[in-house]
Amino acid sequence: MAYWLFKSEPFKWSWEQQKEKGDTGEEWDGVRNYQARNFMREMKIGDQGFFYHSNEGKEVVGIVEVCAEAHPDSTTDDERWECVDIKAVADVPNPVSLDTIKNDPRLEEMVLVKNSRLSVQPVTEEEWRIICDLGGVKTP
DNA sequence: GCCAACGTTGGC
DNA sequence: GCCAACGTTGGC
Repeated sequence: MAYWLFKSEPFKWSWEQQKEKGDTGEEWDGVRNYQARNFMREMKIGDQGFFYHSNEGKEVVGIVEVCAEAHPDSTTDDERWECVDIKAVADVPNPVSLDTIKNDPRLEEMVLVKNSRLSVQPVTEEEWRIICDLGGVKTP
């Protein structure tokens, strides 16, 4: 099981919109970055991810799950770009802000801190646990 | 709204 | 294959 972080500007695609899609999920399309695409290719069904609001909010607001592995991005004819489908799983009761993450020495190595521009990122199991803890997410 | 950091493009 | 110019992202 791997962990990821999906970043989106709420104006473009928000957590609320993601939740409306329910269990069907929705394509995480529009990614035009090789690094991000490569991470999506590594994803497996059932992988968990954080949903992060950039620009507005700048906080982890939800938990998502990969429900379809990488396939061609339907928003372009360009064969280079692929995407996965993700579905909303749970809210983060206490959204974890970028500020909180930056101020926690245990999280200073996070990609979110070191390479803030990457829109799809890997998250380590330890980082996952810490952020779930900070956010009040109940983990089994 | 500004600007730093990063990625991509294209001329050589 | 290098690097300058340009475009985009995202924090502030």
